[in-house]
Amino acid sequence: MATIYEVSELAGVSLATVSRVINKSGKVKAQTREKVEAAMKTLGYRPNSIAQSLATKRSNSVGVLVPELHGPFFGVVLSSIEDELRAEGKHVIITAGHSDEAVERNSIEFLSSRNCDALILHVYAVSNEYIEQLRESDIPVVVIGRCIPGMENNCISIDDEYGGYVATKTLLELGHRQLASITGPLWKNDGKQRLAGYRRALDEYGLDFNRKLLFEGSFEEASGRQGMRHLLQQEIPFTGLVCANDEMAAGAIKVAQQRGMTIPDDLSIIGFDNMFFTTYMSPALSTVHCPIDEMGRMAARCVLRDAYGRTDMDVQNRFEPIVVRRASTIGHG
Amino acid sequence: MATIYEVSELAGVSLATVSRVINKSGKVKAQTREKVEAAMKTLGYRPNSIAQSLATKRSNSVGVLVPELHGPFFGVVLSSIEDELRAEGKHVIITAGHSDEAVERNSIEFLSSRNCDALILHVYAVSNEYIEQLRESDIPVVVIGRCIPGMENNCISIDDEYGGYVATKTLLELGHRQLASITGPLWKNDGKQRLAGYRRALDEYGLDFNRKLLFEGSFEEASGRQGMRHLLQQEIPFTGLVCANDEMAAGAIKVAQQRGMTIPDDLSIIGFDNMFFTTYMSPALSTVHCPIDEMGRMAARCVLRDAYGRTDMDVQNRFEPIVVRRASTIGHG
DNA sequence: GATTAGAATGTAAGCGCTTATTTCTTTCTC
DNA sequence: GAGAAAGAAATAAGCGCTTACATTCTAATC
Repeated sequence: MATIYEVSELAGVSLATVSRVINKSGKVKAQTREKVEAAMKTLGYRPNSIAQSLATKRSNSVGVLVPELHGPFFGVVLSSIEDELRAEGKHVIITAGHSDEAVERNSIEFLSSRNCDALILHVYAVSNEYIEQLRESDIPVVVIGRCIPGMENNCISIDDEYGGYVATKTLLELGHRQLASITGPLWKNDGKQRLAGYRRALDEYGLDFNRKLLFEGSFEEASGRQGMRHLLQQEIPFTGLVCANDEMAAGAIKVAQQRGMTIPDDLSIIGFDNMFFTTYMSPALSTVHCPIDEMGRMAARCVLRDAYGRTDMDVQNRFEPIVVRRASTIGHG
Repeated sequence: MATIYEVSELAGVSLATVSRVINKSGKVKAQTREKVEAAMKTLGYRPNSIAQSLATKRSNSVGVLVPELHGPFFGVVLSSIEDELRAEGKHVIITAGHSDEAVERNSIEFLSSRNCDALILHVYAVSNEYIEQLRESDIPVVVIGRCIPGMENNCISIDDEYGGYVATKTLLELGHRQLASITGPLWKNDGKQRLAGYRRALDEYGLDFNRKLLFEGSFEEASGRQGMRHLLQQEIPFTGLVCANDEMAAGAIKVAQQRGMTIPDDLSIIGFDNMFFTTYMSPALSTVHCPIDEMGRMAARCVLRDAYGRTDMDVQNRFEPIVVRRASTIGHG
């Protein structure tokens, strides 16, 4: 690979001039610029981004940490992040945190030692304090899926409590009065919030919260199946089921159908997230839409603003979930 | 951030010695090593990977180009790639090619200018020649999902023709004789090959290939729906449908069910890929399993071998798809 | 105790670029 | 056409690290 030095020699100018034409910084006569460009072309020159980074102290890379790379969720946030950042010539380094504190910390370490200009974190296990500390250290951080007090402008989140609330309310408005729920892990913030919303809606309708009709799942499909089995075993009738995400709803439906139940006639089910596959299901799943692609995009803009001085970026930090009614829910009574 | 210089000063040794303890290269007395480590600790020193890269001409980053970041497919290959590479301290830079030649080339350019030590490419539009040329240029390349003659050792692929063949044969063995197919885009290699397998199976059973019972889809769910509508419109009876991927199968099932058909009683359907959501469907989709996580892992190992001299890596280049029978297929006649 | 091989450490020259500073050219004014 | 001001290009000092080579220690040998 040719270096800037060879280019300068061939063009008969100094290093500095070549650098100026590369970066379009400073004044350079049209005539010399052409000479330089010609030289670059004949040499097939491309700037060495590592050397640029060392000299400018900017790596033009942003580190992204998500819980998992596979799975339907994170692909879409990554997708919009990459999209937005790539358009500005930045690149994306990805890592997975697996919702485990040690792994999450390790990943963050890894990304910082890679000289990322900024970090986009979607983490579960690591504490707010750790993140605040990280931020104070030096590097711009934006957090997805969590709203840290005092860092509101660097957090992109959705109102999970409200989501749980409207999901539940949807069933209540359809006339259901006996509800069950399969929640996410209650140590995870979103799991907890969605449940809080569920309970608020019940309260609002003056309904008792029956702990027996609650199952704490893991956000995975298998736990949806397990949850459904558990709920049916209680032998307490219920006509509506609120699941804290779509995968668990899929699992729950599977089990219900295996037991000979018809959805939605025997049981109305609503999920959460509005993953792409919800429309592939039979019946198509009613759910709560989360604009995760938009959230990814906003995270990217946050970075552009905080790490690359793009003050013109306007970013929306808080999102509101909305119900999407499909075939898995039906009126009752 | 402290530099190596400050460490050397605090420890009272030279730069070179510090560098030696960082890289565990060369001899250094236990006693001095401890001094240096202590100094690093009190300064919170972490090597600047950019500077290291510049000096060693290794960025320890590998570029990955996939068609899309969202969608169920590429998440899982990325996941295993990241996993494997991360364990070796390498990081992964991702880009999307969107199955468009210009975008794919642009992404490759982007990644090379980022000084990636190697490239993992899952591309559709770019030609074999382009890739060969790239490879000759300098940088190790591994290709996923395509087998380029002369580059077999750097390609990780699956036998799509065979996959199409066994999928079709599965229906034939179940007694179906009137088959239809929704293919992938025929300009894409996998789309073409899967169709070839379909035709071979028909041949083997002495069945005519009826062009009217073929619909060229796009691998997207919508085109599965569209395909199903098209096929039904032909008013030629068929009892089995082979879809070139699971998403289109999902779309096809949706339409069939909307038209009042029962799957599998009225129509047996088989998909391709064995994406996670196929078990969420009702009925669960029969399909052809592709070990894409394994393929990702192998691609990573290829890189470790070719770019980082890990000669101990054994990699499997070619994979064989296998049929997974679930509820969407049933015997006929 | 002089000699010497080997181990341990230090010196300094890069890696390929940016950029503040300096030097050289133009251009313009009167 | 002299002199000032502005514009263009060159010089050189880093950025933080690695590593070939040189130097100095250490300890073993006679």
